[in-house]
Amino acid sequence: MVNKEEFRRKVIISAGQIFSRYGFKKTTMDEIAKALKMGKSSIYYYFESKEEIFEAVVLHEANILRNELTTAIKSVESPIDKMRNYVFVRMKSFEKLSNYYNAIFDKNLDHFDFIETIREKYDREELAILRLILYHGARENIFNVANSEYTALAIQTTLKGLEVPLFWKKKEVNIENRLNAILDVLFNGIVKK
Amino acid sequence: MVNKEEFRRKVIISAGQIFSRYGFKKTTMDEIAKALKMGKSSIYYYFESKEEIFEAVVLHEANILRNELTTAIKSVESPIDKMRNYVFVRMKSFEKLSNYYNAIFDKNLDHFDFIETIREKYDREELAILRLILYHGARENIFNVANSEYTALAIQTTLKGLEVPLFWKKKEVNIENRLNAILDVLFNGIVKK
DNA sequence: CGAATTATAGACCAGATTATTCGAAGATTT
DNA sequence: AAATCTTCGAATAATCTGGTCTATAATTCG
Repeated sequence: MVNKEEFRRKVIISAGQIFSRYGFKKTTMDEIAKALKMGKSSIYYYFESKEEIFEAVVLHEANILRNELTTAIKSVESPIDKMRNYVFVRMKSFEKLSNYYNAIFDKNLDHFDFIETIREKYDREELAILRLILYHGARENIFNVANSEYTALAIQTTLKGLEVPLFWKKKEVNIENRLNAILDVLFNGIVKK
Repeated sequence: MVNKEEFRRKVIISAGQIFSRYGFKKTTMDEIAKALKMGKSSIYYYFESKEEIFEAVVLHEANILRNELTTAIKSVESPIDKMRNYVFVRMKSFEKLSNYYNAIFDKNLDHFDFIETIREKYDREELAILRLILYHGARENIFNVANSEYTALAIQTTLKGLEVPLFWKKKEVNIENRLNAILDVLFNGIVKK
């Protein structure tokens, strides 16, 4: 292998697919190795443990999400569309990611501190983005926001509420519809009449 | 429990969801039990073994598929639509079922004779349905079929060819598009000009 | 009621699975 | 050809898991 980093990337991509499908516990090192057409033990030359791979995967996925979100809000002009895009992309991605979480809550596995770290960092980033969208909306006289910080927090709380049914993975939840309803309420309470 | 059969049904439904998600091997008795909010050992009061549950699930799912298929072709009049509906429902269902198969090919597990039995019976049924659609199409002067038996076989072979990528579970396959292409070829080679 | 039965679940077990280690041996570089 | 990098098969210790057994709760029924 010319480049060690390059190979790590391959492992992360490949393992990521398997983790997202089966979760942490049900994914075996053998499967990851087979997917890479390698001997199981070879992987330990690049990663310390299964957990380290998982950590790298989650980190990687979080970065992808961040990129998707910024692209989504850059792709449109109006604050309303920005907000709508942001919320939609966020929830769609989360649906994909929910397997990882599901994986973590699997049993004991409390010792995944890094997840909490990522989560906190991500929460702060999200708040900043939401505030920015709100701020610009207010600037352009489209939103009517008294305090962008608290409003952003309120929106974030709502989105987290929507995540819950994804955790418990009840297939019947129609996220799309609920999202639209929430956006509707949000805008009609926020848009200047 | 008032009715033993009733409870077996519940197990089949619940276990079916888990099997279809994780496959035979990755699904544990504990999970099935938890999903039913029961102790693992209680399930053995109703089923001999994990395999017996799996067998019941596959059987149950096969029946559902049969029903969906007959409904799908009854819901439309023209032979072309019947054929199109049949093919679509079949492939869509198969996508869902592919996990079961995937489960079986997992490793050794050759001893699932009953799968082969179901498969053979199902193949015969499918051929009969295809022949009927073709026959009626020819009757109504919409299809131009020399020998409905061989034509039905040809169609069945094509559909099986489409199943293969589902087995190897390459997410990128766009079954929908390939199906449309195949149907297009099929009809334009079959419909009277 | 109370004996017979139907259900349920916890403790347990033997065998299978699995993450991880280690040393030996291919490759590749120097 | 020595030194280093990379791969892997075999071995292992810990954990998991399908299945059993027994005690006991719930229900039926005489």
